[in-house]
Amino acid sequence: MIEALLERLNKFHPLSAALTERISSATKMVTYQAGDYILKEGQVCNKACLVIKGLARSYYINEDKDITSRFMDEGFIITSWISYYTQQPGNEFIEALEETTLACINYSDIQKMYSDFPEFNIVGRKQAEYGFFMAEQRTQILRKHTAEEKYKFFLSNHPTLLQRVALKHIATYLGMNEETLSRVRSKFHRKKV
Amino acid sequence: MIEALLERLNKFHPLSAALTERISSATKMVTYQAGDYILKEGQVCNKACLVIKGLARSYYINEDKDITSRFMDEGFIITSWISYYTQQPGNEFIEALEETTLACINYSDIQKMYSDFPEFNIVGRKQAEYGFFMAEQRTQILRKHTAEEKYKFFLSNHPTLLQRVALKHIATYLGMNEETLSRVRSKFHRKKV
DNA sequence: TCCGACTCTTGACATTTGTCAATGGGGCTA
DNA sequence: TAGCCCCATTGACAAATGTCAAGAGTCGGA
Repeated sequence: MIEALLERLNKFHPLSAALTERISSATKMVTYQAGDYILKEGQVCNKACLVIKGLARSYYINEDKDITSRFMDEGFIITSWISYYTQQPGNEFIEALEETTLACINYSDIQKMYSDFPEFNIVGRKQAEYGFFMAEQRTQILRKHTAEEKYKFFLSNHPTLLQRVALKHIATYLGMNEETLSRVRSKFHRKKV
Repeated sequence: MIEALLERLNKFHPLSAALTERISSATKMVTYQAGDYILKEGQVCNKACLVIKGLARSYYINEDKDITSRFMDEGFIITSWISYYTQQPGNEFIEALEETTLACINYSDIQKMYSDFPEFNIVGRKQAEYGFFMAEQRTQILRKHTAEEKYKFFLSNHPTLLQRVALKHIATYLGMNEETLSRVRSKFHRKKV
């Protein structure tokens, strides 16, 4: 299973044998059941994990409401970015939505790899650039004005998630409430027929 | 003026003398007048620039509407991230709002520095992480439901920008229209008195 | 100085979205 | 199977926001 992680990192930059060995020994495989917490609010996010199999969502609480911030399925990196970056307690929860297997490396191990293997910074840089790229895309969805535009954008960007995620979570991800999403969907699908 | 750039990068990671020299020779200072375009839609963003003095905004066109995506003032890095990262033509315009002086390095020079000076990847990684962090914050504003919440969030995050930016641009940045922002402001300021 | 362009504000009204409440269906367990 | 919980949908109504139009203020150029 670690092969999936190595392959992913290799795509960013070819890994030397020594670095490959180091990554392999630092990586811990963890499996969460649907409903388990991978991270809770108030904790420092001290790891970064590749999703090998399964699906998770991150969310935060704003005025008693649960707001979904990201969905992370196979091939995505799970981390609570603000907390990971600052190493301060964050406001995000991360929850497994399905049985989810992760390949995880500790923050401190990652930092040691950065200093012991300078080329690992290339991998880290490219991963951060990619994450930034995705964050920009998420932001563009939310500046769209109507609920229908947002839903269409979601459909085209995440065609498979619709089947796997509760609609109420998609609604908060898109910055609208559950009923509005439901109405958009029924209107939208009537149109198509 | 290049000192400001070197100081900024030094904060991410101490730069060797050789790297400092290389950065200095690769950096070009450019000054734009208010209203000038730093980048246009359809161009590949082939540079990254530190704002030494001034203010710029990036925006894109969505259904004939001009949507502001970021404001970049002193100390911020200007680049059209998606286009820079993919090296494909992007959909963003970047426009100087005031007379703006930039310290710019070409994409290809940056890539050469990554390979010639491995430790420069540390700088690049930290810069990308920081950019990611900022993007997450921008996204959280937009998931707030009411216009007033968004405006208050903007005020607390960007207290100085209000004086320097046209309100219509702040409105599109917050995903609302100009009139709504105007009403929120008059209601909000009445409350405070 | 005057004019025009632009920005911001305000009003009236239409549309969209949120809120609250009720309903039905699916899946789970006793 | 019955009962329960959770999810999604729908209706009625309230609240927020968008649209269109008008007008006041500012600034710069002719």
